[in-house]
Amino acid sequence: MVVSGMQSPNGSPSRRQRLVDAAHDVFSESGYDGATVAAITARANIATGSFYRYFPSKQACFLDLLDTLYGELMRAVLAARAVATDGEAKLLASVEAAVASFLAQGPLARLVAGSRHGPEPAVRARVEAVANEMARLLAKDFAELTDGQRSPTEAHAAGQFLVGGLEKLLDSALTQDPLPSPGALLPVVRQLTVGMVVGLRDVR
Amino acid sequence: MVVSGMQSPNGSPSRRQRLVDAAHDVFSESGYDGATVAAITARANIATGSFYRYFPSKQACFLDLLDTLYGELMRAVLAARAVATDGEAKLLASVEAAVASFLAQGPLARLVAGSRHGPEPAVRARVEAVANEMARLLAKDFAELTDGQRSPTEAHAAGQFLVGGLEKLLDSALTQDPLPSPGALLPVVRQLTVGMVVGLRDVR
Amino acid sequence: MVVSGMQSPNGSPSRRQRLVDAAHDVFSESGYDGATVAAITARANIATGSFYRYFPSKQACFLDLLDTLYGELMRAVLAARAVATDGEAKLLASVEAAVASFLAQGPLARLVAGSRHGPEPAVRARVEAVANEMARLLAKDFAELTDGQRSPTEAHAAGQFLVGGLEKLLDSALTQDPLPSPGALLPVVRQLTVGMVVGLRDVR
Amino acid sequence: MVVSGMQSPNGSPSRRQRLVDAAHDVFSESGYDGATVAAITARANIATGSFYRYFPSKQACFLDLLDTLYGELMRAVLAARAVATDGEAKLLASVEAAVASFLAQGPLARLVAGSRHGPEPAVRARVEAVANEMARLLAKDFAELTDGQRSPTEAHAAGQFLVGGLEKLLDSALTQDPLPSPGALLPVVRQLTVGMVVGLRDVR
DNA sequence: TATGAATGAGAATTCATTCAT
DNA sequence: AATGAATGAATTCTCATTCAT
Repeated sequence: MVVSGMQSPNGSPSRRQRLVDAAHDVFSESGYDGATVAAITARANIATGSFYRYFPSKQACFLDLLDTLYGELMRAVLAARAVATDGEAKLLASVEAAVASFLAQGPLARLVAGSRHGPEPAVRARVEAVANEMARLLAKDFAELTDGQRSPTEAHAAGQFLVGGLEKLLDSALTQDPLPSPGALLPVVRQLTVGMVVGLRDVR
Repeated sequence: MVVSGMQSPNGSPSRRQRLVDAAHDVFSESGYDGATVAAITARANIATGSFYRYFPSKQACFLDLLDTLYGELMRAVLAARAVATDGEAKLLASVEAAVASFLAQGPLARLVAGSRHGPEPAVRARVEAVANEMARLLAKDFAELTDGQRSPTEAHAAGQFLVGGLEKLLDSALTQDPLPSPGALLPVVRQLTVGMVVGLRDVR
Repeated sequence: MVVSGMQSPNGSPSRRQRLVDAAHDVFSESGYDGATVAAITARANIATGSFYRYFPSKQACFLDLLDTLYGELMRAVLAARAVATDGEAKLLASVEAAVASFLAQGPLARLVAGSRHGPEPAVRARVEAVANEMARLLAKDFAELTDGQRSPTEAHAAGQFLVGGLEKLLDSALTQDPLPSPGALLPVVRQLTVGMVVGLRDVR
Repeated sequence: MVVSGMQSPNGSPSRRQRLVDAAHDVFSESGYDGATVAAITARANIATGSFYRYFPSKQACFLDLLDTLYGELMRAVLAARAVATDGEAKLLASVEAAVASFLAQGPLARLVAGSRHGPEPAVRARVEAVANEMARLLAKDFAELTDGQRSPTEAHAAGQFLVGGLEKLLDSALTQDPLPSPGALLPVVRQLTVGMVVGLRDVR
């Protein structure tokens, strides 16, 4: 279980935090639909009804979760990009930061991937937004590092492709127990990213 | 709506085909859980109960759909690979065939991706199997074309990465209306694939 | 399977008869509710819809069955009683005829017993009527053979008791495979019946 | 309606008890299949879903009911038998206790008898077990009181016969409104039981 | 007349959400 | 504020009955 965020003065996680952590776990394990409010509150050792003191609905809880995780992801990525100078460095920095953040956050990838096609339009929209934002960032880098030799469409596709590939890799990695360390995953990811860069630069 | 397969002599699609098409659409739009049998039958203009003359359960219907689509995909991929000589050619042939098959089949990617995290283990297992099979194939190609210079882990990761990237690209493409033609998508895909190849061969 | 009643000129049972036999079997095995029209027609090798050419409804079919079987039972019982002179003889004759008829007819007892509490009032009423008619007959015998020393209430109770005991015995017997012959069952039944008679005559 | 068991402090029956009573009534009136959860909850003035807070399924509810009633029956019977010395006394004590317990419990007999042929094997099995256990007890008494002069088969048949007769008598009695008092039923029952005893002892 | 696919009303069960305590 | 029992709408699946061929 992921325990993070605010705590009560006495050091035990606050009720809200317990709920958030439990929701993260349950959503990750069961997907948006499979997750029940009862399962979440049970995992958090909290009464069912108390869920609604913290979140107006199951959907809102999920969206909250998503926003938090997404926020941390973006913060990490933007921080990493800040010290990079050219497109390729920014790209690599982004990817590495994203992977590290994912692994640190827990099953975000599964959560994200697994909810893209759920029944609730609001959920779908938000999930897509997360991935799109990241893809847009990466597309910018691709455009920059190929020096405009690739059409915007191609750059955009490359961004999406990279996001999709990472999601898959992370989804698969997050299934394993114990979680692979960033150290195990990063070289491969870097490799593949650089590969894409080289390919886009040199081919044709 | 996808209309394909057998038709009544009079040219209108058979009841079963209407059901299959409707199921395809509804599952793609709403995901496995969001799709209701009622929605499927309504879309097919068929009574609720009739669904069960054609499929023993909602799950079986979905699995059927998956198997059909997956079957066509694999058939196309394997046929394309048959005429390729080296690893790179096989890789490109596979990817191109997959893209063409996806686009021809309709929203398979969404269907597949969107069901990987549903609550039903049987569904999850089958969906994973589809993606894994494809990833395994591509990993073999990566291993071959890098002449063993990459560890099996790296080759496997590359296979997964490629599958993930394609899924994402196709997922996004299949959202657009009208559907992009294979001609519009293929060059980018080829580009990205070759990029990965070059990167894996030359880098480090 | 019980095959009885009218046949086609060529010797094979008529469609209707096949249906009746199948209904008898299926109702006996599964009870009124558990029996489905589909199961009956499948067993009779007849199309579902054809059921309704012979019976207006599942309920009517069941009632028909009941009436037929009940008719044969009563015919046998009344015939046996006709040659008996006093109450005790009539009682024994009735009981013996009923047992023989039951065993000859197949699972009537189960059918009757098993439908007394089904959801359909019409069915319940008819089933009760069958048992009540028999109980009434036997009550008359009890009254006669005790020479009026037992109140009508007692005689009636004795009739019911005897019917209930027989039903149970037969229900249990009809569960066995192969069916016990009347020869195996009759002595016990006679014994118990005579016991009741002696008891009612002599006690107190 | 049967109202028994625990009550809220304020004197109105607890929700659970209302449900149990309603289930008892509805099952008795409509049989296992005819009874719907909706009917039960409606009778108990409780929402449909609340049923499942108390019972995991309709079947479990029925089985619970059966076990409770059967438990009380056996308790009463065994208590009555404990003070009896010979076979005949035990037989009579059992029968009297059973009748009293039935009448006190409400429509158990109907419930039991009416479910012997439903489509659910688990239900059938449990119902048979109840009647068989009682029959076995009585068969032992018959064997004892005839001093081994009757074969085990005959004793067993006598036990079944007695159970069947009682079921019928009680079924019929429980249909009447108002319920006959034990005082009205017991003499007849005793009479019939003693009759069976005398018959089995003296005849042939 | 026979067929069996089609129909649709209902049944059991689940679960997000509410609310009395 | 916290609790967890209660609610009832929604969902999957069954099956008696109808009807086009």
